[in-house]
Amino acid sequence: MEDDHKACITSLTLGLGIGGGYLPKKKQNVTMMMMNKPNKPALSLDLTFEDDEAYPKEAIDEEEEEEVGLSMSLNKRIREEHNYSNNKECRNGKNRDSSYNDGSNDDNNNHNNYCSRKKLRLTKEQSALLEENFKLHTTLNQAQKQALAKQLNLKHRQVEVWFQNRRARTKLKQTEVDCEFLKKCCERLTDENLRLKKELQELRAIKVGASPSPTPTQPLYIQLSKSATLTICSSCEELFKKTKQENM
DNA sequence: GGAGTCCGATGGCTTACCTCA
DNA sequence: GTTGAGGTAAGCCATCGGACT
Repeated sequence: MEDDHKACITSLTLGLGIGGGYLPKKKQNVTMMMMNKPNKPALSLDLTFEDDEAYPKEAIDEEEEEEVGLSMSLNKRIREEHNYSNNKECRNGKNRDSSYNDGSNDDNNNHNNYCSRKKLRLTKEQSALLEENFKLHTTLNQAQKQALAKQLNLKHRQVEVWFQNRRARTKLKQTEVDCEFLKKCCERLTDENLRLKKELQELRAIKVGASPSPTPTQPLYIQLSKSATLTICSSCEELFKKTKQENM
């Protein structure tokens, strides 16, 4: 009986592979293996019937939080160590594009003075064209960036940054959508879990009440299969069929 | 005018790729 | 031909901070 019960312990994990950090597509799988980092989902839901102690949730959460906390505090520490101050010093970017802040764009209503961090606001037309291009390609090559920059009367680096931010924010939005979806899944599965538990209890009650009781060697699924109105979920049904075949 | 949000910009980090000894 | 070191480019992430609501 105990074994039969254990066979019914159900756990469900939904994983969402988001936020694993950047890895170029080509080497993604290989690198993951080399780094010994399985593609750990950033968000996972775990539903179990009774065996929750096997996977203490707190342990996982603490691990995740520690990781995030470490990377965040490291960035801050580096910044503090180098005493970065936007007011005190001019940050000219990453020396990738020395022409970035050459001031040649000042007649474009942008007045890009990066030392005082005067913020560029893209015009509606510029934004629209960038959006249009983003729909076609979420990443651009050098030539495309140059061409678009020229077309928009912006710096190549500004187009690059816009695409970078756009990708990041699209990803964030998608994560939120996925998270919402998974929440709903979780709710549905919790309901289903509850329903199945109830059903199991009812079936147990029937079994206890039934006389004569089935032979103890008879597994529960065989006993249950005699129940004419039994409803089971598809995954249980698969398992049920498989086990039945194995026992034939 | 203070709080919240948006978004352009930045520095750090990682990886791929190339060159050269 | 192979290998390891060093340099560079490009992308992502976390964060900042000005502008706007």
